[in-house]
Amino acid sequence: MPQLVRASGVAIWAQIAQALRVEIERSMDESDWMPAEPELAARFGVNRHTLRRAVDELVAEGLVERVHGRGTRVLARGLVYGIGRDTRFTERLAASGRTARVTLLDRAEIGAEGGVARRLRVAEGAPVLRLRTLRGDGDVPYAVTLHFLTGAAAAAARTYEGGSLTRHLREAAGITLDRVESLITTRLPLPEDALALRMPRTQPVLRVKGVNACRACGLVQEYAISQFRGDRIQLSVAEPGFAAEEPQPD
Amino acid sequence: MPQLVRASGVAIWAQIAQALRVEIERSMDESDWMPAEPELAARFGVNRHTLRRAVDELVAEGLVERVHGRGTRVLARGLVYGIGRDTRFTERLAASGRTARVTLLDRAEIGAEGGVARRLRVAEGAPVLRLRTLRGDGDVPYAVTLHFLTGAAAAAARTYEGGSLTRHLREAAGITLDRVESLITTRLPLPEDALALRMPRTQPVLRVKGVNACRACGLVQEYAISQFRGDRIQLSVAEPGFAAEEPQPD
DNA sequence: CTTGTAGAGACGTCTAGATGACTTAGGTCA
DNA sequence: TGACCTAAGTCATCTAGACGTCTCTACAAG
Repeated sequence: MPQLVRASGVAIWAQIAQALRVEIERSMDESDWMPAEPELAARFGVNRHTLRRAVDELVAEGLVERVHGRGTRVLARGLVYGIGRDTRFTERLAASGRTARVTLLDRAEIGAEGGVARRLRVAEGAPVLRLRTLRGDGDVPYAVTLHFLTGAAAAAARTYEGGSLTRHLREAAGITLDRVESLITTRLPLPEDALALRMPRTQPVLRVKGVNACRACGLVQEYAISQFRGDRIQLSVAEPGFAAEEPQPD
Repeated sequence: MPQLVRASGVAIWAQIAQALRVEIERSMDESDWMPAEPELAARFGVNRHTLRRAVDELVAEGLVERVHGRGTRVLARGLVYGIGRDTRFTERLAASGRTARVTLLDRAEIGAEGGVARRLRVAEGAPVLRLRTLRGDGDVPYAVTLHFLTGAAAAAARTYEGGSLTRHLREAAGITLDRVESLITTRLPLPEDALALRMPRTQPVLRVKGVNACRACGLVQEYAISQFRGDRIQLSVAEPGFAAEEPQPD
């Protein structure tokens, strides 16, 4: 264990945070539980408040996650999410050997407004199906998405209950959607989205607004607003012929 | 002042944070100084630690900024959306020439390491030219970029002094670079980047890692890491035939 | 007029202790 | 067997106090 140096210009908590980073990197795996706070405080010879200040830092960095009543867990590192014509999140993730999971959080019939109406090319107030889904790798959530659907895609999505939305639309109605445009921004998450993603509200999300059109008819039938955990996802925009990369730390 | 309710399921610090948000919104302006921590703690009848926990929240939201030895200051609001009209990738804006301004901050000859070497397809330690540039619309900075160049592009960039890098490479050496892949992440900015962008360190930046290859020869000759102000920039990824949108608030 | 220093005021860090809330495991009881 | 309950373990919050570091101002010294 590195020696802590007081009055060195570097706060004790910062030194502890660095020591913990190294330790996690060297000898811990995803979803491992860290030692309890009192134990770590004793090991470093500091007050529990000081130790918590160090762990606060790791939480803010997205390296670990606190779970009330259970402990502090090491989080998985990022993965690359490609943006291109095909937007089959579930199938792509499954192909990379991970266990993609899509959960339907909410379904509602609403009237299209503003940006939704404009992007779907429908009138203000026109009926639109809204789905809210949570996407994750096993138990680790990566993204929450609001889907706004119209036309045949909306009709087909009424029987959607979870899993791959792409597959459901294809099997239920023979519809294939292609990504037409993506707008990417970043921001700090809304409380409800931070909760669903089980992430700190201080860590930014990537916000991707995607317009998807039916391949056969060319009509825009889905507008999706996804919030990706910025610390776990890299979006990849690749030209054909160049493979998307593996996640990299820098 | 709102009454604080203990044991209500909402932490005291959260209630104080909300009270401060309202107060800032109603009666404070940009760059106003907040009352000092001991004074606020006394006003709310809580310990200074609890008060600080509340202010931590506002700092994380980018609403205020602490200055050691001076106080806590209210930050500018309001220019979050709809600032940049053209939000395509940097070279497109620079190529359009309009109000885009590119300033050369730094130039250095370095040895390629890790991700830089891998993406440029050169050996570890191979000589690479590194440029650091600041891009802005008039006086308003919106991105800071690290360029890593090799081959003919590096040779041509040795005489670059500012302005459009794309144009310089074309006019000095007849080189045209095409974007091959972009990796997009988000994070909180490094202190040096926040300084250059004149933004708070609590607001996220969009980090775009771009691999650019020479159109004529197909060789990768530039790797660029750009940090865009997340609150001023939307990235657009569009299929041919669909025009990029104007920035939208939702 | 310039320089230097002391002090006040502000945020930053650390310690110490107490209590509350949540989760899990294991035992009790029907 | 199954439901319930209790206890232990863990993170969350709050209080109290002390000292460090940084910035600015005022005033004294040169």
